[in-house]
Parts: sequence; C-alpha cells; structure tokens
Amino acid sequence: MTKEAIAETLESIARLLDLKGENPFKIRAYQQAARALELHTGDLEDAAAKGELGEIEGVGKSVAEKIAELIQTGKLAYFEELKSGFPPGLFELFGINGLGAKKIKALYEKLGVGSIADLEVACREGKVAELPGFGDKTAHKLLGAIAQRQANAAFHRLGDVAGVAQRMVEELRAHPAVVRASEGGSLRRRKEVVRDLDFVASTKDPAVVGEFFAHRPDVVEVIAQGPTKVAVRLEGGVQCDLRLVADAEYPYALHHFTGSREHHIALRNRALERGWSINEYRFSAATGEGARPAQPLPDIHDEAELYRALGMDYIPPELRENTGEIEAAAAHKLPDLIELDNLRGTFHCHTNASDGHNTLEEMAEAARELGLQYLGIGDHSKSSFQANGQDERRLAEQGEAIRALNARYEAEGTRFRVFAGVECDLLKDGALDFSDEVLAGLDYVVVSVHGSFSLPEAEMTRRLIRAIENPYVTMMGHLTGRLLLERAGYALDVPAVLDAAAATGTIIELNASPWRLDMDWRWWHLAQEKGVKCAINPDAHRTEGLQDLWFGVAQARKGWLTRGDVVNCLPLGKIETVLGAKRTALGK
DNA sequence: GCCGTTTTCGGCCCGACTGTTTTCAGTCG
Repeated sequence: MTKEAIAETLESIARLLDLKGENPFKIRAYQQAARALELHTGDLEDAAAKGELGEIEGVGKSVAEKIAELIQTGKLAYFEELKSGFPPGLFELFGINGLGAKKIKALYEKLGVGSIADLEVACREGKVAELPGFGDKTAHKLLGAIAQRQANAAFHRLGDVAGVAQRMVEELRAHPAVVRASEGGSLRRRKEVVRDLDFVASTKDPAVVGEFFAHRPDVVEVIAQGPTKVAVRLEGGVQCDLRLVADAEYPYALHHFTGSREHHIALRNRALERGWSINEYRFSAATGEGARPAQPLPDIHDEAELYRALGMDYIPPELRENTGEIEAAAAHKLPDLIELDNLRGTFHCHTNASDGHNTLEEMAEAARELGLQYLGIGDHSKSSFQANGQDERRLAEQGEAIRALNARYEAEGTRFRVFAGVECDLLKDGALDFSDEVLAGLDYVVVSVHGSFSLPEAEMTRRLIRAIENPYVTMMGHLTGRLLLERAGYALDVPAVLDAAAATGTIIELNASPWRLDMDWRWWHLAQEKGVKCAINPDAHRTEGLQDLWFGVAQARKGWLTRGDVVNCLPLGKIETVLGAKRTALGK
C-alpha cells in the first residue's frame, strides 16, 4: 500500500469522524497524521517493521497501529466499520463549495442525500430550502456550486494562473488608493497547483479598492464583498480573494494569507513563548490561562521584521510549509535559495528535428537572449516515433549541425555553446534506445520514460536504476512522468532511485514545464541531503518554452535548493566537467 | 488522537463572511 493511499485513508477517516460529530481535535489529529505522511520521505514499510511509525511527528500510538495494519493487510477494520455507516457517495459532497460535515450530515439524515446527484435533485425539488439552517439562497448556491464543480476542477496549475495573477498584482499596485499589494496564499508559496488566488493590499480606502477589484473586466461573479474581503470568480473559473487592510497591518496580513496553515500554527506557538498572540492584524499580549508575561510588543514594518521579532531569519514564502524551515530560521541555518538569474544554461530542449517547433538556431538564439551561456539540445530518440524521434543517422546529422553552429559562435567571438544531447527513451526492460557507442558521441544524455507507465513499482524502480548505472547517462528526465491534474506519476521508489543517483553521480532533472514540475519539490530536500545534483530543464518545445525556467526555479526553491545544488548554475568552462564526470570516473 | 519546561490531564489558531437567524452556526482559509 502506497504512502499516498495510506494518507488518503487517514483523510477519509477524518471526514467520517466529522460526519459522526466527533471531537474536532481527534479529527484534526487524523488530518495532521495524513499530512505528516505526505511529507514523510522515509520508507514507511521499513518504519512499520521496526515499530518506528510513532516517531513521525503527528503520528501517535493509535494512528501508528492503524498504519501498520494498512501496510500489513492492505485494509483497516476501523475504517471499514466507519465507512459502513454512510453511503459511499457522501464523500463527494465534501467537494461542493459551501458544504461541510455539519450540513452534509443534516442533508443525509433529514433528506437521505447521499451523493451530488441526490443533492441536485433535492435542491431542485425545494426540499433543501426547507431544512432548518438552510434556505432559498443556500439551495441556490449549492446548485451553482454543483455546476461550478462540473465545469472546473477544483485546482489550477500554477502555470495556468501565474500570468493573470501577476497582472492583478500590477494593477493593484498601480491603483492610487493602494499603498502595498502582493499575491499571497499557495500562489505566493509557488505550489505546483493552486485552488484559488489570494491577494493582499493595504489602503486607506478599502471600499474603493474593493469596488475596483470586484469590477475588473474579467470578473464574471462576485462571490463575497465585505469591508475587508472581496472574493470574485474570473472567466475560466478561478476564484480570487482580496484582503484589504491598513498599511500598518500589511505585514501581518500578508504573512497570514501567505500561509501555509501549518507554518502559521507553528509560528503562533513561537509568539506565545514570548507572551504574544498573533493574528492577521497585529501582535498583542497573549491572554488566557497560562499565558506568559508579554515581552514588549515589537514595531513591525515588513515580514522580515516580523520574523526577526520572533528570533528568526526571514523565511522565503516558498519554504513556508512547516517542513523544518522554522527550526532552520531560528538556528540561522536557512539555505541561500537559488534565484532565476543564477542559471547559466539549461538542458533538455527540443527542436524541429523531433517534435519541437523551432530550429536549432532559433532555440540557441532564444537562450542567448535570456542571457544564458549554453543550451543543451535533447531531441527524442527513435522509439518515440509519435514524437518524431531521431534514429542514429539523424542524430549524427544534428550533431554535425551543432558543431557547425558552435564553430560559428567561436569564429564570431560569441561566448555561447550548444551541447549535443538526446532525450533517450528508457525501454520497458531498462535498456536504452541507443547503444553505448552512439551515446558516447554526445556531450550529454538525458533519459526519460515515455511508455510502459503501468509497471509494478519494483520493476519500474529497477528499470530506472538500470539506466542510472549506465556511465553515459548524465541525467534522468521528468522522473515520475506525472502530468499535473491529468495523470499521476508512475509507481516508483523515489528514495531508492535517489540513492542510485547519488552513488553514480547521476543528475536528476527538475522538469520546469508547468505541466510536469517533476521531480516534485517534496523530494528535493532529501535529494540534496543525499548529495544528488539537480538540473533545471524547461523541456522547451518552442522558444517561448524557455521562460518556463521560472517555474523550475520556483520549485527548486520550494525544495530548499541552492545554486550549489543545481548544475546549470555553473558557467561555461565548468559545466563540461560535470557533464563528463560519470564517464571520467568509470574510465570511459 | 497527539503532545509535554503547563508532562499522564487538559489544551489543541482564530477571524471574516454568509445566510439564517434575532444571537449564531457553518464554512473557509
């Protein structure tokens, strides 16, 4: 049973307990345990075998026993019993905006509503509006939410919303009544997918700014509009929330609405140690039983000062997931995160020799215009016939063209180089699409899986490790093959693959395409600890695709990576050594 | 159900908005 499946089971238990009206803190305990598992990078089966599950923060004796039962038997008696009390369709009702456990419980007990389809019928027949605590407006909103859910998935890829979000921030900042403005929420933390877009602005005239926001031309629905909060829906379905505060409150509000929730809770506890309570507006002296005597309240003008007041270094938004950043900031040991302009080049780009849109020269020029010193071409290999993969002959011809282009740059005195490479298919059994002799003629090789996605985890892991052990394989492309919001990655033992990469000096790609962002940011901190190097590659299929490096850098930052962890921060003259390191070590 | 310099009991983050109420419950973030 996978870690994700176990976490999902715990989430489901939390929902069922909620429906039963259980103690909210018990519910939260299951949710926290599920989240702890999602962030856990160790081997669960191993921990279960050693009886160490309870050592995971947020997993106690009871949950540890349940996880062990799931791992050993693939089932959990407690969960099965809970489930038997409710119809299976009840779960999907949690996906409807405006419905929580209490309302779902009432709908189920009073009207027998056990699915979204039931709910729609009950709303249309007027039964929902008659329930105590419900009304006409609620019934209407639920119908709207059902339609909304059917029209749009609950999440949006970061790449699909980053542009509009940036424009909205710029417009807010340009508004005369706005003092400061920023994006917030998971968008500011650069999560790979976001549910809605959060914005925070400071102003002396919240009503005017709120009106401005609610009347943007691309707004199709005003969901809520109060004196401090406006929520709208844009064309395309994405919801945008704007919080309006006085400028003195801005650092607190920005921080609060950037989250994450878990980061916040941990930070509040630090404030309490100083006798302070923190909310989205200010620090205040903590009150209540057992509150410590408050230290003098600090004067805060920005987020950096807020962290400083709590004895910590400034924590970049990408790190605010409560995965160790609080402790690191308190110990002044936060990593110096990579920045976009640290990149000196990039790899894994396509040309019209396979399935790209632009020529070799056009891709190289686009990379030069971005200020890069080198570009690695990696067109598809012959087995990817659907992507016009190149055979040995065409690959050799492309190599000639690249040598000619490099010669021209040299003659012109242009300090720019194109590296000849390939995105070599990894065949089902772990063999490569080209012989070692062919690969030896290239500057670098990126290996990717483009077929046979459904192998069992152990077999898939062996398949990748076999490629990693090949001395000519420089880096592994989009490691899990996921397509965000479309296709989950294939089953893979990522830590085992990272171990193999570390042992052989094989680079792992951080594929910067907003559809992939693969390997996932949650694994990079572990990779860093194991000494695995990263290459941030755009997998560009046209010149504009090079811009996706921005997303890759954002994910690398989320994964705690520094410029020292990312090989394409190395300048021309040094990167060649890294590309050849595996062959050199093995005497090839 | 978890956790512990408040350690085996008693806390556990907290404010805004909506709709249904006539003082508040539910949901959301």
